[in-house]
Amino acid sequence: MEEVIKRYREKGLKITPQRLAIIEFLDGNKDHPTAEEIYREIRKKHPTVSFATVYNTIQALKERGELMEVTIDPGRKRFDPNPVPHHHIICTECSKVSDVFVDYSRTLRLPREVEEGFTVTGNHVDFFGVCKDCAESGE
Amino acid sequence: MEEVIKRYREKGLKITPQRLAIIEFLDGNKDHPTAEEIYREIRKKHPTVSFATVYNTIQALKERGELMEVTIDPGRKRFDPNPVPHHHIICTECSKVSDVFVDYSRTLRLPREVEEGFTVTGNHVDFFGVCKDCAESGE
DNA sequence: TTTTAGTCGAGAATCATTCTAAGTCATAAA
DNA sequence: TTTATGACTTAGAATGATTCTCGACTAAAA
Repeated sequence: MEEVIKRYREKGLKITPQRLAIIEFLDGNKDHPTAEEIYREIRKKHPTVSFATVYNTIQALKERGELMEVTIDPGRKRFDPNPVPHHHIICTECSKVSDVFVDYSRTLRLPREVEEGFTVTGNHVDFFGVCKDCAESGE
Repeated sequence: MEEVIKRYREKGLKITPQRLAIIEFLDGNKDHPTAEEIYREIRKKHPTVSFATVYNTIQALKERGELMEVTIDPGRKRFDPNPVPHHHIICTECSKVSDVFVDYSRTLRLPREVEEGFTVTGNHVDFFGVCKDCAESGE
């Protein structure tokens, strides 16, 4: 964890106890939490923390490439601390999101008319499906 | 247009002048408008229309599979009246969204551990890039 | 034409997110 | 170690998108 702190300091981020708690919570987190979920977690250690701090820290981490905004959930933002480009599969029953680590850049060919109108820089795939838990409980 | 009305009636949707204006505006629309953009357009013909009506109609159309919610724009919902499954390419400069009509279902293979945990039902690809207009004006 | 269930409109309510202002603190420099 | 400063924190207000409420209205079936 020490080196994590060092890494953030080098990026010009002041390490406060609140931020440290947020960073620790996010480190390795695969749950794609919302701002409120982060807030609720941090409150356990820092009961006076405010939403502004959570959003400020999210913003700071995003700017430094340490956090991605995931626009899967309509109506609220979710966050993913994994800096490696990857895709998602979402359960249409329970909305659980899992990661898919495959590079489809070469696979995803675009029609010529699109290639001509855009300089393509990236892609992101959302898969939809039903997870094992929901398939079992759903009958 | 008559048959469009008939189609909606058969789906149990009462056709009011406001709804008709919304349906006409959306029919063939490729601009992925927001609720507010729809509202502003409908106001031209029906100056007393309210947001509630726009949102109610959007909801009714979504339930009948005539309108898709596009979760590309963080912070607001966009809508796409094209019922044919397709993908999107988004300009990272001006946020313009264009359609990509390619079926990648066979192309997008998933790792076995994901296949084992989910019953996959669909996919959606977002491409990112810079459109011609922005590339030219941006230098 | 009558009936009635569904729709409309105005504004209030809600929810997520951003902003504000004043006090506080992490950090670099002395 | 102390100090100065700019960045950070907090509570609460503000904003923006969306949803809800409810009395009045009307499309469409009988």
